[in-house]
Amino acid sequence: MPELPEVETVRRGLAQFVAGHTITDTVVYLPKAVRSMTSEEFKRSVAGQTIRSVGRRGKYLLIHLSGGISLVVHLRMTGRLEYVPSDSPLHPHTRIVLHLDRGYDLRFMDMRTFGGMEAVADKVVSDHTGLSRLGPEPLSRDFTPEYMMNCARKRPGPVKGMLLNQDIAAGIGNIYADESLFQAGIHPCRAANSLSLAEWTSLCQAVRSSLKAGIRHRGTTVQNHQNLDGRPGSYQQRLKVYDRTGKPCPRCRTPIQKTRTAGRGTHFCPHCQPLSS
DNA sequence: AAGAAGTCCTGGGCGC
DNA sequence: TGCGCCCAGGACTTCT
Repeated sequence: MPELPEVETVRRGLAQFVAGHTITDTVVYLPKAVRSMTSEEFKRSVAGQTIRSVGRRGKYLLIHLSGGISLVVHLRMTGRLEYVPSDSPLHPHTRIVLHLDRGYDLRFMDMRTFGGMEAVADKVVSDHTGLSRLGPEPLSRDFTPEYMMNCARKRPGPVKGMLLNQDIAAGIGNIYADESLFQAGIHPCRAANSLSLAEWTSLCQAVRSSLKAGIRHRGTTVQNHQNLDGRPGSYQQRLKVYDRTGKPCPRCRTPIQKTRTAGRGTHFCPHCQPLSS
C-alpha cells in the first residue's frame, strides 16, 4: 500500500525517465480509472502534451504537463506505474496507457481498481477535492510537535487515527503509522489529547525518521507494490512491528500484538508501548 | 465536529 | 485437492 516513501520513490523514477517525453496517444482500458471526467475528455486533455516535471503532495503524484495541465494520480492500494517499451506485453491489470514518443509507454496498472488519475488545470489544482484538504508534509518545517499537539486538543480518539488522517498530515499510512508509534514508544490506542509535548516531539521525530528510512530503501514492498522499474523496495526487511504479529519485539522480545484501531490492523509491542504512561 | 462504520475491489491464505 | 469465506486498507460518504 503505497504511502509517502513509496510514492516519493515512484516520483523520482518518473522524473528520471518520463520528463521530456510527449504523450502521443492514450488508451483507457478501465473508464472508472479516469476520475471526474470521461475517457474522451481525458484523452483530449493530455494529447500532444509534454511531461515537464513530476511532483508529489502526500500520497498524490502530480505529473506536470505543458499547456498548464497536470495529471493527478493516486495509486491507492495496488496501483503501479510502469515505464516500458511500447511493444512490451500488456499486463492484465493495465487500466490506462499513455503512449509516449520515442517508443515508450507510461502504464497505470491496478489490481483492485481503487486508484485512478485525472487531468486538472494547474490553476485549479489547489482546489482539487483530495489535495485541498491535505495537512502539511511530515518532512516539512510545518510538521512540528506544537502543531500536532494543537490538532490533538479536541481529539480523544486513538492517536493512530490522527496519524492516518490526511487532513492533519499528508502521506502517513498504516505501515509507517505503526512503525513510528513503536519507535516513539507510544501505544496506538492512546487518546490523542493525552500525549504530552515531549511525547509529540518523540512521535514527530519518529514519523520523520521512519519516512526518511523508507525513502532511503526505496519503499516497502508488501503484496504487489513495485517501483517504476518493476523492482521492489526493501524497507519491509526493516519493519519492527508491522505484519509481525506474534514475533518477538526487536527491543525486548515480547511477542508483537495485533489489534484493530481506526478501522486498520494495528501492530504494537505491549511492553515498549504501554497504554498508561 | 470527531470518529465510527460502510463502500469499493481482488487475490492470497486459511479452514473444513 | 478444492471450495468458499474472510482479510488486506486509502479515501470518500454516511451516520451518530
